[in-house]
Amino acid sequence: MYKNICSCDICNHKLCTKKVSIFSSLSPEQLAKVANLIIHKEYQKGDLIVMEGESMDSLVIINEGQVKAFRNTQDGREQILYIFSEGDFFGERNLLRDQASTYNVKALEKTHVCLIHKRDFQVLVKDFPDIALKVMEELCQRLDRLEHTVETMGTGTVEARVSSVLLEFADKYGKAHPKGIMIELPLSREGIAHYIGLTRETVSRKMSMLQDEGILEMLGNKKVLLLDRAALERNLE
Amino acid sequence: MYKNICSCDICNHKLCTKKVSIFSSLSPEQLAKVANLIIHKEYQKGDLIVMEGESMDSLVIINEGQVKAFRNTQDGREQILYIFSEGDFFGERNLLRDQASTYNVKALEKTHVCLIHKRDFQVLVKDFPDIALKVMEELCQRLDRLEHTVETMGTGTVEARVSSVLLEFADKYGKAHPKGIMIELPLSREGIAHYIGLTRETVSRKMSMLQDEGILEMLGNKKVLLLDRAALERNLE
DNA sequence: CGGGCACTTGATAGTAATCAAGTCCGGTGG
DNA sequence: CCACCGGACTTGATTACTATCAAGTGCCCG
Repeated sequence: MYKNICSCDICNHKLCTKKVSIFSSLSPEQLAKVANLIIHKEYQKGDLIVMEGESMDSLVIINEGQVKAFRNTQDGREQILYIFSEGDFFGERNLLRDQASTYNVKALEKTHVCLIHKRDFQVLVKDFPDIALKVMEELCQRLDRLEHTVETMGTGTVEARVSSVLLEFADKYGKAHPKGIMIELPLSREGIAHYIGLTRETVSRKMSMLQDEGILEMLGNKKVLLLDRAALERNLE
Repeated sequence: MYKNICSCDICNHKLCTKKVSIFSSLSPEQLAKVANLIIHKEYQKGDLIVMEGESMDSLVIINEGQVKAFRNTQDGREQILYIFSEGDFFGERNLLRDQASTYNVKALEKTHVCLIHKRDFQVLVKDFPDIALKVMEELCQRLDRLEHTVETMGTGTVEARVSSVLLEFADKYGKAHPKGIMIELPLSREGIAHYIGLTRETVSRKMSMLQDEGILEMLGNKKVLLLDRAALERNLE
């Protein structure tokens, strides 16, 4: 944790820029210059960071914490599109094109973000074209993930959807553990349901089933110990 | 139709580059230079143009015709991700990143494509950075569409899915008609089903329902006359 | 330790997939 | 031009599964 080293603004700034792949091609001096452009902001769990339809004036980088990007249908249902964590960023599309946000973003926990103003970002992109390539790289990864999601939602069984999201969380948030992979879930059962288009009851039931099959072990509501990763992968088809 | 004007290779080349938004920032002379890099190819209905996992060495631009991009699950189910028509292109992601194709592409009808080789494309992107921005623009549009698809598949009813795809086709392929909008369907019932994650029977039933409600009229299997666009839009939620 | 909220589990109902006939369209050949 | 043939589409009956409705249970935090 950087806080153990130095918690002054300068260090925070620098580390913030280092966490993000889009700046990875910059030299330390250039990074320092970028750091000067950054504004910090903190949100509490449940705070709405951006609202759908709102026009954004900054690129938002997650420095610490987690957020969900989602849309609401008129009848109140929610569809989660992305979960952004430390090092992820959003709002880039609203800066590149001049367009309002197409989704809401809400903090899932206490979250520290770094903001780069539109005009600064556009200058950066011009000065360092590699940044555009990195942004493109990130857009491609999101396309890959969404294509995979569409495939799973279109052709997959409910088991496949639940297995798929658990594997995604295992890769992103999992930590080695003597008995398997320990996963700290970023979402509640209901949140998971809204991520894969199911109801909380169905998610509950399928996870209980996976536990009965010895594939995983639920530790309270927020942790899952994945015992048999291969079995989940077999569920994908 | 350009064929009525001139069908020589030069003209075809030029028109091919003009149809594509990614080259829209180039001057006529620059376009002519690009045209010289282009290789033409023709596919018949049903031909597989690219296979999932195959590594591509070219950007593919549709000059005439239509193709579908799709994935197959192990149990044989198909999920259509994109339908590309005249002026659309694909393969850009495999050139920017060095990665195999993540989907199959098959001609839906006789299709004429223009190819630009990887090395040529990479030089072009370097010489004309605006091309990268245009590609990014296109990636953003695909993200928008996929996000919309995920939302519809996750929270929408079956009526909403069918209505959504019909509206998409109306916008893309619809032509004004005294009684409404005439749509030439790019896909069979089964194709539509694979596009929105349903079975052909369900698509059939829902379309018959829409006809009974006076919202549309089916003219043979390949044409639909949309009589009440607003009603379809109301179905979205 | 207690209260509230999230989660689990159970029963029921609604809906789409599946299975199974038919019907229609479009193309081909006489 | 018409008759025929095959593939795509439609329609119906049944089954399977998940959403919904409804109680409980348990975790977490004050």
